[in-house]
Amino acid sequence: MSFWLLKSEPDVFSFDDLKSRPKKTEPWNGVRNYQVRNMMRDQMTLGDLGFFYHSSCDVPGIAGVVRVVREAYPDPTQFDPASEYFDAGSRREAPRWLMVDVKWEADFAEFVTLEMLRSDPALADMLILRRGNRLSITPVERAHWARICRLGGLHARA
DNA sequence: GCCAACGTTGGC
DNA sequence: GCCAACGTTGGC
Repeated sequence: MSFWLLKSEPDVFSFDDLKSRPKKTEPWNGVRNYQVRNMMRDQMTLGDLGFFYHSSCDVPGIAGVVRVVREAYPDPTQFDPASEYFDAGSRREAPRWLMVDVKWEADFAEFVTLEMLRSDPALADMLILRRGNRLSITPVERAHWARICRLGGLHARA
């Protein structure tokens, strides 16, 4: 059981978009970074929880919590020439890119802004706050998880 | 295998 | 729109 932070640009796909999906579930496609792929493949397991983070927007921050409901499997967009995520170098018999399915788990009572994260000394060493961090998925320590849940007005969950 | 050039991310 | 950071590419 691990904790994660997943970034998404809300203009492209927001936390509310996830909630409005059938079964409130969506494949996390489009990952095209080997480190992130490896984390999904090797470390993400069914039932893991993640923060849904809005990036590249007016107020970056965490909107709520999602759960991993399907472990890593091939991302079909890599084989679709019409997709912006198409990868001509990936072969069907050896897919290069993977995705997991995530499901809405809980709303925060209060949106936890990046500013709130930065101003909390207990969160100072979070990966997401490190300069130059560009990974779209990062692991979150249990203590950080609990702290952020409290900031969001959500009771800490195991 | 080195490394410069280039592309992307994402906060500001 | 700027720019720091860092991954990827490709020439050698």
